[in-house]
Amino acid sequence: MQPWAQRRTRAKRTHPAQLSTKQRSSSLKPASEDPSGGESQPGTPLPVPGHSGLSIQEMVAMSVELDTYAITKKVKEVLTDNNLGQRLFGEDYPGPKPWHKLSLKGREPFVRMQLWIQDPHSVEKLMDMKRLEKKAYMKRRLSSLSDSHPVDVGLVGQDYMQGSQSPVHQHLKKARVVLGPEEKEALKRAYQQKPYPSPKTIEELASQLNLKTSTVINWFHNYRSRIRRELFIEEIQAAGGLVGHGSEGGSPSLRGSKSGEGDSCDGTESEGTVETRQGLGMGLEDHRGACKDDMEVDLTEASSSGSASSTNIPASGPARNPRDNNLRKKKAANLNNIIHRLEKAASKEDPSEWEF
DNA sequence: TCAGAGTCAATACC
DNA sequence: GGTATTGACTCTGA
Repeated sequence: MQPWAQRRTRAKRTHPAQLSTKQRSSSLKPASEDPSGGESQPGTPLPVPGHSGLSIQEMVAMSVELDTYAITKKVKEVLTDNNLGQRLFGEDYPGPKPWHKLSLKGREPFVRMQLWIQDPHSVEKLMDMKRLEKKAYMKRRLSSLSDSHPVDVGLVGQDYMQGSQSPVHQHLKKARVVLGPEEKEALKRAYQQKPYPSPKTIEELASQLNLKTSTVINWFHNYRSRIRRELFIEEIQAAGGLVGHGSEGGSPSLRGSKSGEGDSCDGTESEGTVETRQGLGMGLEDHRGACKDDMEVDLTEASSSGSASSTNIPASGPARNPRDNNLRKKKAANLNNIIHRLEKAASKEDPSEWEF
């Protein structure tokens, strides 16, 4: 990410195609054309290289002082307004420094950006690039799919990509993987022990469960995301409803946690977690150290029931039903993982050693 | 390269 | 048929 870039909320992201005609007409062009561009308007307009016959280098040498901050800000605005990624925009632009501190070489990107801002077709060009990239991606997927599925075996269900209406695409439909209850349970147990498994663990999980590694990766991504969302919703509800709900006398995790115990990442390691090696016969190991390394992951039922009871946050409790109880276990594992990382970070004096 | 956020769409369930 | 669940994906930032 470039220094001038900021996070933006995807929910608010609006594709130009979704804008009104008026909005489109104002957004599908560089911001410099916007008469209200006012205060952040970058400095003196530059001659366009193609039109002026000057090279970038010549322009750099000739150009008057540019407001580097305003230019980078303006570029970012235009990209954001038009739903264009910075990766597309370009190369590795340096963080804005005052013009007089920049070398000729250092000034060059800003001259380029200035030109880009001035170019009325800059956004369209980027949009075209975006389309081409998407096309290329489709092509790659298409060839990889036809490699793995010479015939239409397994290609049922949805159109792989939305909007792909060509006959070829209609044929290339990807089967949805539906995980069985045992697989899900195993993955959940693995998650309870280690919400962030290493590639090695993922591979082992995949082979043990007879799944693709990408499926396992996706599952962990989705599961973390959904657990987090549930937690968030729950917290919102708790904050808006019962004050102090669920944490009477302070957080149980903070009261009961002790990072030294078991040296587990999520605090779920307990007796029976490592020792038991049955069921799926998991013996997943990775000794790359500390929290980021892989603890052995046990997928057996025994450890699953045991892990919850040993979490820093009591995962079992007066849940209304088994499903609630499961949810509590999941959330406890997630929270304990976060807590453990924070504690670990806090115990290190040198901030450079902090791991998050 | 990885993880988070958001989204799509197949599937399951009522 | 409507809704919920969930695997897969894109885009983005770090």
